[in-house]
Amino acid sequence: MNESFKALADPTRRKIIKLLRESDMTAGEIAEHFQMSKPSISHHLNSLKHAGLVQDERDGQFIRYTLNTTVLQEVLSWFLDIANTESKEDLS
Amino acid sequence: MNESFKALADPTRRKIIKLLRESDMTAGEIAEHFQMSKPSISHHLNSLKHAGLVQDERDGQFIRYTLNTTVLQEVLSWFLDIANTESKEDLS
DNA sequence: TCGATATTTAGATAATTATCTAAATATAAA
DNA sequence: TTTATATTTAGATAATTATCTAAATATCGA
Repeated sequence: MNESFKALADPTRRKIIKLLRESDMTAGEIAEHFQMSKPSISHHLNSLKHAGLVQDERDGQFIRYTLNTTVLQEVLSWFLDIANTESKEDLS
Repeated sequence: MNESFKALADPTRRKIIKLLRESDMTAGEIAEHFQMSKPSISHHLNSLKHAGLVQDERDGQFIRYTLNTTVLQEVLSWFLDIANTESKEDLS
């Protein structure tokens, strides 16, 4: 889970997550949304993959990336762990 | 919000958040939970403060830290923004 | 097989980050 | 005022990170 937090610390990678939330995409399609070299995008995708937040799959000439929602929800549960007890105190 | 994500990328700082979730604490009390120099803890607290995640208040000889839950919930809402549409898809 | 396209890997570089020790600053008590 | 305690600031250092260019690799079509 530390890897996930680290991966999400970067704004480019957060934007990639949001893009993949909309739909699966190839590396090139993702790269089109950024003013950045392709290798840099590749580096970011590798970081997200290493954190388990995305998965890649060779699709002919392309590599398709998909969001791995279970890992994202793991991180969400960290916040809910804190926020849930928080909302209880709000009630009282 | 980028500052918050960056601050939460570090495990020490996440643990500090959890500690402050339990109760307000002085810098020294926080430091007791870690095998780390006091200045290092101070550096982490400064990072959290800069991100708006915690607040400090001089309490005589001590400095008391409290969790700033509104900023934490801002970050939570980023996840909910993604997770909510996600849970909808789970239903269908 | 060669050429085209997609993408990653490798290497360099500058910036950022996490930890330490020493010193400085703030508050309180003697 | 001096001493004690709490905490931060300053500076150094090593590790990590984000971006680039060049080169390498993988797939496809002619």
